[in-house]
Amino acid sequence: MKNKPTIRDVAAKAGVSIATVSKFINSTQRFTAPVERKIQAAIAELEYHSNPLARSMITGKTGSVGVAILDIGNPHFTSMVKGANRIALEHGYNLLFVDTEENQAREEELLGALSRRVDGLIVSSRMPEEQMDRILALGKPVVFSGRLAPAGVPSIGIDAYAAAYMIGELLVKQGHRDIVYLGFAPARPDTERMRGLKECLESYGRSLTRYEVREPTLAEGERVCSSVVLRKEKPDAVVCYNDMIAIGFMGVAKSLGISIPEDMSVVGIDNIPFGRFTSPALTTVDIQSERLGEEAMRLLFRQIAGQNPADIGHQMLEPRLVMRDSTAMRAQPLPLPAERASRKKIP
Amino acid sequence: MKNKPTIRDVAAKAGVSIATVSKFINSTQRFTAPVERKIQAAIAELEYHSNPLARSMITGKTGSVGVAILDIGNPHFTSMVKGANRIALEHGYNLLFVDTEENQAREEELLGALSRRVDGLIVSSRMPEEQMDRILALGKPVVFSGRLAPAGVPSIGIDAYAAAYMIGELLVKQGHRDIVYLGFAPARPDTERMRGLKECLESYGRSLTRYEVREPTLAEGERVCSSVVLRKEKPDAVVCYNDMIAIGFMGVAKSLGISIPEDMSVVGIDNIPFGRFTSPALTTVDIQSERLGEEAMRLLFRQIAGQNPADIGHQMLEPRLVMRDSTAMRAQPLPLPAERASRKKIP
DNA sequence: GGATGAAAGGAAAACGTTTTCCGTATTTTG
DNA sequence: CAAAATACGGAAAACGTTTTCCTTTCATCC
Repeated sequence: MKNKPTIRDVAAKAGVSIATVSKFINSTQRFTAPVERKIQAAIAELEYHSNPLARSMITGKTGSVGVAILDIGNPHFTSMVKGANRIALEHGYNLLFVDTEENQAREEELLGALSRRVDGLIVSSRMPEEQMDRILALGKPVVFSGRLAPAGVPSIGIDAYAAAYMIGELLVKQGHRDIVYLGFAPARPDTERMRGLKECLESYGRSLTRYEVREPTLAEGERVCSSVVLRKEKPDAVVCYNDMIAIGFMGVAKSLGISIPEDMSVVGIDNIPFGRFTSPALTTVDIQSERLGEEAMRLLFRQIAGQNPADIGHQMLEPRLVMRDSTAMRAQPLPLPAERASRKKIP
Repeated sequence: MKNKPTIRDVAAKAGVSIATVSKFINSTQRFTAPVERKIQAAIAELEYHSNPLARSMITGKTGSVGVAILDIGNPHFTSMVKGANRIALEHGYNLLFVDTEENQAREEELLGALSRRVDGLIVSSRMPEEQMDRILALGKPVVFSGRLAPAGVPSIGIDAYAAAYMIGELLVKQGHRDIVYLGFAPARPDTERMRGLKECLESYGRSLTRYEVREPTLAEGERVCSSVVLRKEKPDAVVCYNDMIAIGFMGVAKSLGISIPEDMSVVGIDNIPFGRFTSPALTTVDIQSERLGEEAMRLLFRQIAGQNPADIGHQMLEPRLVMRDSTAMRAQPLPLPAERASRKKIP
């Protein structure tokens, strides 16, 4: 009784061949009523469940998909996984999960091992082009999420440029002049976000200074805060690479006696659920994290179903500004162009 | 070139038998230098990686472990998964992930399917005793997390009674008299938390009223807030089943003109990272979520390594009070016993 | 009512490994 | 130096399925 019943046991008990049982289970052939009844009875009595590993061996399908993310502790990725999981479930697939913990070296090894256990992969992590190629060489369907993939490889992302641009426009409209961007260069969307912000602000003649964060986390937002706040010319507004940084930043800014948004506006990106509950509530840009996971998974299943990856291409989700209370109008009138010219600018 | 190389290809290229290659890979036998060199060369040239499914078939080990949780959107579970993932990785195992999304019906089906793909399971979800038995009947090592398991089955949890009791003591010490507990009955630890709080408060003659929440989420904390705040006698303090509820609660309390902690103290349980960044910062009880995942996984691997489940038993993590700013001393002196007797109490 | 075709069920190969058992070559031992 | 022990390498079975042919049975058609 200890050992799991096999298809052989079922066949014996039902008095048919294992081929018959297999075909019955997969309903790949019709059978006479008595045969069906006997098989069904045997299956029920033995509580037989087919061994998915053995099936995988022959069919080449595993019934699992893998999702590789950077840090499940970041709510953006949490939401993404949640979305991906939902769609996977709908298709009857399991989710294998890789949290690379920002560990580049380990990641490739993990993905390599994983790739044999899954029918496809969603990769949502930083990695150099060449590593992407090696992932593709694994021969499994892949969707890159949160970044553009090489030509012919499906990918899905948010329009990071637009997201940053709309932040820029908000800040300009509110009269901010001296703006700091807390960037995180290793992250893929960082470049586009920086570019969107810069192009927007420059076109209005506003100043942009970049600070660098070592990780996109609460702790780093806290750490970097004092250097930003204590610099000679305190900025009007701080745009953060993501909400985590922004929330950390606001926390210590408050303790440094800075009042947000009166003294300084802060805006994040991601729209994580907790942004509504900080004080002040965080102005941010919604990047549809959960939907990102869903759509990535849909793209993956289209490939698994046989669609040519090259026909799928890149999909782009639209960001949406979420105005809350961490940004406010600057009371002071804009300075004259002459005065502005003397201000430090990024080239 | 399209097809993955098999051990047979390696054997052919190296001019040895497949048995030799297998033994070399698993280093289950020594070989002469030239043979080793040839095999290594062949493996390198073909970029051979052994097929884990085929291996699993014969060894009976899958190299994966499963974790079933209720809602990855809840940071407590996120941390738990993170801890579990780390230990799994250390053992060279993959994590298969089931988010039951509070869906009882689906859960058993999912776990049943999953159980054939993993070497063990961590189950951290509500489920009736009989369903636990069915999970155990799957014949895989199981660790129940966040709750007590049937005798002889390893489990790990936090001392929920103690956690609630220390909240009670804090509130008493701070002079709170009329206390509300926002409970979530379907959750396993709820009973113990309620009991700890009740016994503590009763022993000091304080009043406890229970409100019920429909889900342990931010949204439900928000929803329930008005009924609590607007009741005839506004409570001195609100204890929430978890931090999510507490944060949601504080959000709308503020908008209803309640000032926390001056008008009302609020305390949560879980110590999620964002509790530090609400305003006021949330007083809570740390239940070591990440460590919970780690220890659960360690318990699981002890079983996988062959240790008798009955020798492992139940492990209990100690909670720790985290004092922040959402609780404060009540200014008013305690009322006389005579007055207290007239106040509503839970029997 | 015999030829024709379809339908139902089975035998056996295949999937890619690990592992047991066995034979041979090499070393160690007395 | 012969005998015994050890080290090395291979043949084949096994894991639990699916799938590809076959064979047999049965209904259908003129």
